[in-house]
Amino acid sequence: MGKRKSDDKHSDGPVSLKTLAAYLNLDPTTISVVLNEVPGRSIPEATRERIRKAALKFNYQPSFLARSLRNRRTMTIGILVPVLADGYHAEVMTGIGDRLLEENYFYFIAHHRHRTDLIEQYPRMLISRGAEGLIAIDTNLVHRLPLPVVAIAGHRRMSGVTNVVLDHHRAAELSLCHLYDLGHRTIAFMRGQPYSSDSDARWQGIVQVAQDLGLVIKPEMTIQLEKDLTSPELGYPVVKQLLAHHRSFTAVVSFNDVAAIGCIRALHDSGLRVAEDVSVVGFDDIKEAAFQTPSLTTIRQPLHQMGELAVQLLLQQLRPSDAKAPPQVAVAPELIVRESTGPARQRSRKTTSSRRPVPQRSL
Amino acid sequence: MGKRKSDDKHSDGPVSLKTLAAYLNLDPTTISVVLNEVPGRSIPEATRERIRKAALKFNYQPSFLARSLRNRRTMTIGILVPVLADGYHAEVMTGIGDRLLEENYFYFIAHHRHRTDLIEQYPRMLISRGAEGLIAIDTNLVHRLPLPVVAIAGHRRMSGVTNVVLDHHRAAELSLCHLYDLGHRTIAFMRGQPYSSDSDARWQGIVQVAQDLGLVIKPEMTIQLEKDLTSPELGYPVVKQLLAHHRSFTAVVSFNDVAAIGCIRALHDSGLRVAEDVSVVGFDDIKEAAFQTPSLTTIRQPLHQMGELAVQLLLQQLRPSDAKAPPQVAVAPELIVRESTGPARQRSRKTTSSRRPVPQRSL
DNA sequence: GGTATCTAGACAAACTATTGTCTAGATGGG
DNA sequence: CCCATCTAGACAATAGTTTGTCTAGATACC
Repeated sequence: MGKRKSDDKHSDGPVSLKTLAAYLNLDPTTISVVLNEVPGRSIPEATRERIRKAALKFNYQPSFLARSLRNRRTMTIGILVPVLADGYHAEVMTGIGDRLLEENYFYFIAHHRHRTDLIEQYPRMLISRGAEGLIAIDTNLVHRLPLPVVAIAGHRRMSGVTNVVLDHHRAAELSLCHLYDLGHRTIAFMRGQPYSSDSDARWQGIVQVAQDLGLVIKPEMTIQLEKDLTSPELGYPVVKQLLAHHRSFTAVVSFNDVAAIGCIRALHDSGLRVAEDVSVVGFDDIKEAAFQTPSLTTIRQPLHQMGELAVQLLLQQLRPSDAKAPPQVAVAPELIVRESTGPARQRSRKTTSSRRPVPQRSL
Repeated sequence: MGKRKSDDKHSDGPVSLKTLAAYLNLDPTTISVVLNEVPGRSIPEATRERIRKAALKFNYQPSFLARSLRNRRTMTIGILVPVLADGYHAEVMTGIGDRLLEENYFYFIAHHRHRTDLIEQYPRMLISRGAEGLIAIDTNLVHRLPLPVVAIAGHRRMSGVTNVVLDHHRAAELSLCHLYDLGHRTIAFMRGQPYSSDSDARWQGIVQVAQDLGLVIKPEMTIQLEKDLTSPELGYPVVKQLLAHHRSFTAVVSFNDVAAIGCIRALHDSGLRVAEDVSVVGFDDIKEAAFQTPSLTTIRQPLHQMGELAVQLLLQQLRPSDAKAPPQVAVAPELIVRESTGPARQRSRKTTSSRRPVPQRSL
């Protein structure tokens, strides 16, 4: 199409404004002004057209580096996450990524594996790389950071940090009332790992709702997760061990779906039928939950939506707006009933049909 | 500790070389030279110490932007991936991320959802952002790119691109010989989605090995996956539909573990017992495979290792080295036998014990 | 015709860090 | 004492872009 032979090959790397300027016999300024459509500059349409044509022809792409340096805008945010390969985190990241790319932002991801030194180091690295804001997923930030931060599943209140959290009290209501209504009175519980940022809030929710319902949480039937695993192995040995000592419970409230899958396997391997003998409730509703055998009754977190929400909250702070970021935004959980829960065995049917106490915040 | 009152608060954002220079009454050059330990410059140790102290005190972090602009090194690579929330991709990304952070590189991730416009657009965006190299996971690149690329599960040979692939012939041998030895002769197969870059190679492996073993691949028992899903839903309806018409097969070779999980669920819902009635072999060995009920017999891909390998190959190209990048590097699959496979029902036992034909490349 | 206004751009500075070159003063040798 | 060398840094240029200011020439007005 072009008139020159060397049209296709500009093998000397990407063209700069300067190159283009030399070619057009214009000042780089003029070109920048035209391509960015800066208002209030008088450049005749003929020249504008000439510039646009040349830019297209040479496939001119402004250097993000130079532009960012000059404008102090990088259109980049940093994401802090414990691990990449995990249903929960991946789903949240997808929400974040979808929304971010939509808004012409890019992101750096750093995964810290719960190592405190990395949790401290990575934010600094992300910042020095030009991140304008940070989204921390399931990560307990220690220091106050000099830029806007949104923490998903963050519970510590810090100035400049917006926490996106699930309503854990409501979540506990949903799972415990479901079990209560099915007649379960002796229930085993799982507490999340100490470093998992939802662990405490989720446990508090359970403790409160259990009390409201008159359910007793027995310490010997409470499993404290410790291992840093994203596979069902997380829940397998601990439930196996629990079963070695106690068999009187009729239901297990698992910390998350992954652990619930391991739990189900452990029950199965111990000769117990899930749902018939022991009901299992998960948490998160990861993709796999619906296709387990038996499929998992669980508390759904709107993970994708939480990711999107985090982006929205962060960008809102990045834009020169008057609205201050709220310290916390809560999203609602949802009970998904599937096959892993059923009526409690052994205990009298009467209990089942008895009206349950009304929790403080009604169902 | 410090002598000044304003020690802790340098609220005016990160300090630049210039600020530091003003504070020290030195030229920025001198500071840069000292902090980077540029050889061949005569700066007395006393001054050097003074500079290092001040840098520490003000927590000076060189601007990556400015540095990258000047040095034409960004220490950043771009990752192209179809989706974030998927066991296979996440595991590979973890391998990549681990290795990259170890090497002081950061990465941009862009997920394209198999949309061809994005597959074309994202590489450009990543490049203009300063990515020095690209790793494409399960992504069919169309154009030749002006920078080093490593494609994981890439099969098209392109100059400048190194493909990291699984030995799919070997993989087919492992799964088919396993089934053959268990007496399976009538087997249903699943072909991956056309856009999944491993689909063809994996299918070719199966076709060849089946032929060597004298197994017939019946078109009516071949499922062609179409849907773009990362959940077991991928394998559920298609197997359900297959079962509506044919029930004579004794085994299913699934395209991947996720589809296998859906397949198992479909068999279960159709009243068939997995392993006893129908054996199922998966592919990938994602984290969940071991904890399904029944646990999944599958072909393990060394996903984490493939990610690490990709980084290694890419960085090798980035470093000014003499070694040219190979066009392809193959990694070995591994058969993991679990509960989802068992001896074939109905057909004569005799077949089972009969010696199977030796495939071209021996087991 | 002379002054005011407008047009079409050029010019310089800034963002931050790095590299190559240069100089003022100090030291050393003969 | 004078020239050569060395020391300790400064200075300028560069990377690629954007923004604010300025000017030469053209046009308009009275």
